[in-house]
Amino acid sequence: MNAPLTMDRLVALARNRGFVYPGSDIYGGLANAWDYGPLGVELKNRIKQLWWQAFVQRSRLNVGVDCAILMNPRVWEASGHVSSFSDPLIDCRECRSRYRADQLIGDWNAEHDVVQAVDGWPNEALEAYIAGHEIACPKCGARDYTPIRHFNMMFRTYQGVTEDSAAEIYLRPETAQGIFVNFRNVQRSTRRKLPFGIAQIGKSFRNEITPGNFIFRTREFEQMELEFFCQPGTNPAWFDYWREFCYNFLLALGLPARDVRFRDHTPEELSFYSRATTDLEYLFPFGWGEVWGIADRTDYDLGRHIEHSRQDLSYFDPATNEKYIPYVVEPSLGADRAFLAVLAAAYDEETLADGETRTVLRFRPALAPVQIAVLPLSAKLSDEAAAVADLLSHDYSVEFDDRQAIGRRYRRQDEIGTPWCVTYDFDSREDHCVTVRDRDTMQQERIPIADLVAWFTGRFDFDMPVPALPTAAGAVEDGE
RNA sequence: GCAGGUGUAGUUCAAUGGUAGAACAUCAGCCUUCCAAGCUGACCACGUGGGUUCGAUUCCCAUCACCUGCUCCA
Repeated sequence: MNAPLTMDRLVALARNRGFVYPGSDIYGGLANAWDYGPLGVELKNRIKQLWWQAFVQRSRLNVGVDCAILMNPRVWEASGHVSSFSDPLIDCRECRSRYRADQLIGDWNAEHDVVQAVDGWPNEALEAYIAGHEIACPKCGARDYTPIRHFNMMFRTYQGVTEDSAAEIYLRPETAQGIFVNFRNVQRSTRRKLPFGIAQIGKSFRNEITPGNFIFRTREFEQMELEFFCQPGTNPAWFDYWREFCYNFLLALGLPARDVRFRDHTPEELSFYSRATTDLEYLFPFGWGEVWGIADRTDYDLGRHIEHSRQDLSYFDPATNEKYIPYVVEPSLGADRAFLAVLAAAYDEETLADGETRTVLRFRPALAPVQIAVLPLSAKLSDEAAAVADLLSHDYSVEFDDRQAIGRRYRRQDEIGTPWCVTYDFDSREDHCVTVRDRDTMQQERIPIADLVAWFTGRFDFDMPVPALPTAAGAVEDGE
């Protein structure tokens, strides 16, 4: 192997080849905003399609929705985002360090063996506590703080023409709530019995204090979420099921098993609503980072919406004649993070026999933005080669390129991860065959043009092992 | 938001108080015809705004943007 991949090189390749550009580029950019280019949108779309295929089309358990980004602000009160999706920030006037007030107190308490939870305290109480206990700045020792300011991570905007608080609404910070508020609609209109899931792909917005690492953490991002509703008590079995399902999906995307790991949240770091959470992490060039969060949310979300909307969102189970609030298992994946992981995993710099290095993106064929490149050996063969490209472009995304030397064109295709190059040469006129070059081995195979379509059939398929359905506790209804 | 750093072709780097040069890349032509070949040519840059100066890409100030770190990450 060569030197480890750095983010710099990955970003450079992404820009250079048209996967991802800096947002608002000609105006000097906008921090941490990125635009997907021609190849990037293909790759991202394929990831999303494969996810949809695995979680919705091929699954008898799940259905899909596509909900509005703008929602009634009461949704975010119910979900807890208005009150707890914000942090009480406090600055030391002396050394200008910034802290979360509750953490500052928590650390001080731990150090002085004081047991005192301050979660949910109002600002005044936090400020009073800090002042009363003479908690000093851990960095410089000063006790001169600014007042607490709240930083809510939801983007705010106004609906309608007046900018008063009555018209203030939020851009959704997660796609999940659109699913929860539609639980009853979907359950009724599709006549679903539990267990079943509702999937959604869509943009979410969070005003992160510290975005960074290319497209890993941005303020606008795309989520692929499943909310899986099940009978209370069956949730641990379903949690395990989706855990394994998601892991299999990541490996099927081409992430090597050695670079993927589970990380269970410790009790302290668990969100207040969650019984258990596991992250699936990938070893990015900058270190391990969360790609997928799988959370057992119990009945928290539906319960909150029942409380706030005063609508009955409980489920009547005809099998047991019981009425209950479904429990929810939520596997939630970042599309942009999946994209970054796939790109990083595919990136390879290979040293050839002649000492030259070759940059190759070793995408799984099902993910490759360009599936087949058709290249005439010489520009004199362009017309005949173009006919071959037309033949294939009916079924595949094909790039035709007749410029410059053939070797250079192969390398260009390697660098964007095209799995196969079809080359029309001077013999092709006589024998009506072309060569098919394999991206990874660089080996060529001579194939009759008439057999080309058949030769490619099945080579772009996507397969992943699906775990056995949980059988415990009557978890699965068969024969849907 | 704070601290530090950086701004010159698409990229990586030069030089200079008298408005910039190369390599690679890109494009075109010739040649070649299976793995980034060669030759010729073309295109393309001093982030923005002030100040000092006869003259600023160069010095000063401001601003903007980006990078790194910290706080944060449902």
